[in-house]
Amino acid sequence: MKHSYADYIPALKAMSDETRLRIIDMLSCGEMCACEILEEFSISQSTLSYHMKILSESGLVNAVRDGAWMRYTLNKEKTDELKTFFACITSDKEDCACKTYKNKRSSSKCC
Amino acid sequence: MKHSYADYIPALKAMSDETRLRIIDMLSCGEMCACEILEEFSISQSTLSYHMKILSESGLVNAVRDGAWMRYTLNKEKTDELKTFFACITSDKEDCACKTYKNKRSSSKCC
DNA sequence: AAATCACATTGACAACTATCGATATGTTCG
DNA sequence: CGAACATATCGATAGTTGTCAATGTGATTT
Repeated sequence: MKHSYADYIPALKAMSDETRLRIIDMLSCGEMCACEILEEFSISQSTLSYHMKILSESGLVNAVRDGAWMRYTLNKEKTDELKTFFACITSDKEDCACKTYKNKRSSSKCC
Repeated sequence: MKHSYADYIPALKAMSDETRLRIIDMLSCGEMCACEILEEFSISQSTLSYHMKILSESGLVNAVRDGAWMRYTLNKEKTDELKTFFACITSDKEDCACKTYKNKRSSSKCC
């Protein structure tokens, strides 16, 4: 399975911020709306909106408008995809790019 | 198991860059030295050194000096830890902070 | 000891990020 | 319709990031 590293960068960037990580955790048990999330932080409403946009655009979080509210849920497909990707790049595998380096290495000494 | 979100930020930040993601993938099949890694990129030596420092300090990568060379390997303990953390914050769980929000919600309407 | 090789550090800089207050947009309710 | 509420966008700003060339440091070789 071919994956492009760049495809995962937005989700990984989205996860590399403590506020957003906490939001992901909050959403792991179910749906929450923006104002509920906001209550748990001491950040401004505009800042939360900024973070929610990053989370939505990364695909990690589904955003659905419900009247005046926004309802957020975790996108399990995306988190599973990310899990798979992470498992893939951190484990030895047959079709891995690094096999090329290994072959190179076996035929010539390091550096 | 209590986890502090902040503990995982350095590793997640380290992973949210395409160059570093490729390096992690390269190391997933085994050890490589800096000059070998450098060959696969069109970046300067100082830039690679900068990235390797971020990867080492995040704990994702072990750096060992071997004479004039630096030998890098993936830290499987750390990647496993990150896998566990990721699984944890993306799945429903008993001791989760979001249970609090749920309780709040069930006793009062949203917002 | 001097030259060379492998890697790290520094200083500079452009690009990006997180944050806020202010303001705009869209929704609901009286 | 107009007020109040929920969220988004804008402009400003301080801090962070990725990059390079130049230089420093430590190891190896001659």
